[in-house]
Amino acid sequence: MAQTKYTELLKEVTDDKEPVEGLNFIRTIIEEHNRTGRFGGKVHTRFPPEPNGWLHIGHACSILMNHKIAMDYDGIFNFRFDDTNPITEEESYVNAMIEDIKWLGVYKEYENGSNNIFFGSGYFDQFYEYAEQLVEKGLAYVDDSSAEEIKEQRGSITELGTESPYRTRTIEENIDLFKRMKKCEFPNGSKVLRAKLDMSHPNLLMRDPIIYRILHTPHHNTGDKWCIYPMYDWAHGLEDSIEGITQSICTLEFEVHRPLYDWFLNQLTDEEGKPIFHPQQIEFAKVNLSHTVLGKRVMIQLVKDKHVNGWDDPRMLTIAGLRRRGVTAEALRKFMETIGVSKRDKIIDQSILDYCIREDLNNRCPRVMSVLKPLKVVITNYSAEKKEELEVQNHPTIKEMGARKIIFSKTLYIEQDDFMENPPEDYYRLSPGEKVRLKNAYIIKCENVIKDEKTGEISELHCSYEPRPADSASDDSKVRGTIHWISAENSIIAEVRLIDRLFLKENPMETEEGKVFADYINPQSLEITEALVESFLKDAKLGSRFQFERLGYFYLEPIDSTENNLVFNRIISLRDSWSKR
RNA sequence: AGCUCCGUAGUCUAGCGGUCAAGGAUACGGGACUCUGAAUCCUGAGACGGGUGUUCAAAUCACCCCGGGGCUACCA
Repeated sequence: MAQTKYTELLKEVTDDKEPVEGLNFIRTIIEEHNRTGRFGGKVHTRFPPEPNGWLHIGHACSILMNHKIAMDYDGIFNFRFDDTNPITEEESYVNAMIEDIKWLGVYKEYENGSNNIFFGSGYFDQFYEYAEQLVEKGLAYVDDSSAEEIKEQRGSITELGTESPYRTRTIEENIDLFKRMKKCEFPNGSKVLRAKLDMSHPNLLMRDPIIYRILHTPHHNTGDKWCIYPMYDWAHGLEDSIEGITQSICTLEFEVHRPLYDWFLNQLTDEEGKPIFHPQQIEFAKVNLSHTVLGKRVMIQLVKDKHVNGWDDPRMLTIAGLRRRGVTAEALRKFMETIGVSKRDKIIDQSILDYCIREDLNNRCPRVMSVLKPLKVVITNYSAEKKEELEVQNHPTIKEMGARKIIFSKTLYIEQDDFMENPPEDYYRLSPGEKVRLKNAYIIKCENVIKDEKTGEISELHCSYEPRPADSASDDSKVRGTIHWISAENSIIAEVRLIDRLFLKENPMETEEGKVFADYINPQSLEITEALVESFLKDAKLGSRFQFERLGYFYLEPIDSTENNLVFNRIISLRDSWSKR
């Protein structure tokens, strides 16, 4: 488990300066920065989403990674809203994202009352001043060209660009025009501020990129104060610089933006004429997962077309969906560390996520018994009046989780799948004439199978039980199978939502002729059913998690559960090496 | 096509010229153990995209080829 040894490894690094194994490429770069003293040994990371959608598991990995890197180096992590486009952004997304990062455990309040949540819009004044500086230096100009004309001027990947006719305006004229842009004297689209770079640069982004555009639109944070708004490339590096970000970690598609990021920062100076703080942008490959979709547009479609019940549907791999399903932030952290980070395009198999979720839940969930598809069992040699309380451990190995009492009586229910009339050789649950152990209770033997006269379906089983304690060491009737059960007296009915992966196809976006991604939706991704659960669960705390023995891990859903209708989400099934055969 | 990034088992990742007939995780096969066909523990099979060169020595360096991604929004 190389990934978990970072802290140890890092200690070694600071002592002797030899390169270390097991560091991902980002940490290797950071080590190099620290070695050369580029940032004075400081590490300050950030995650800068635009508040125009929902955060998903890929974002979660990035957030958690940025956070962990900062923490491992005794550094700082900022969460920053990159809110420079008032047209697409909404306050509701801001609030949803804040909820997500609090749940992830990366929100921090400082002693002076501030916290680690920032807004790009908080720096609008500074952005403007820097832009004026660029104009004064003759490095930016106001362009009256239309959007179409600018597009035309930009050329293409095979054609060089052409210079705008407004490119040669004097500095004085540009300053005047830019100030008037700020004062809202011009309509939308009539003017932009452009950097004066190189219209024949092979990187299209360097062909006089737009810095400011006119948008007479109120902003969720700054209200009506501005009618010019900065473009991403202008704002982003400045935000990082202002906050003192050392490593600005982003996804691969921003790789081509790095030259621009660097160029802007290299042109600007502070009051003393010194270059402003210059973070290092580092790009990594975003996380893709098998059997799901994470693209914003595609997820929107799932919601709009009602394939799922909203953004926080537990089948969605949004942070809200994962949280509602019952997955813990700790499991996501484990997942992030397990998959690592690189620059290769990847589709991570969802079984790796499943594993991380199970591993996390295994040690934190008490066991209970529940029967999803009940089959009635009558114990023929047990008195109808008799009831027995049996004490059972809540966890097979963690004794601290304590014990509880369950009731054994004449009428019981077992899982339909745990009985087969004509079983294959290697089936070791219950079948006619065979014995099976009831978990935490007695061994029973199937004496008789009762069927519905009309339908021929099995309606109940008549079994005898062996009245000695089932855990008796002298038990020579060695039975191979142990199944779960619940007695009528000890059970209540609850709603159970069996959640499965949303798509049957590994990569739903790779569609076959004439199909769309939605055609690959798993029709059984959500199965709602009633189940018998141990009656003490009616007093369980909402939001608690349990392992229903042999079935999976379940989450007492806090939003939809009511006093008379408990709702349990199956977070993840147990690993099952039997049904795969 | 131009620029650019990437290519290690089914999947994810380590590797920084010899200690690599390539390590770990997951998935998969076999077995042990077990009052969860879980967990745990053994164990097996499985990869350097291809070529040429540099070198005593190449997964690691160079070049070429092949394959994949990104870039032509007044989005981020």
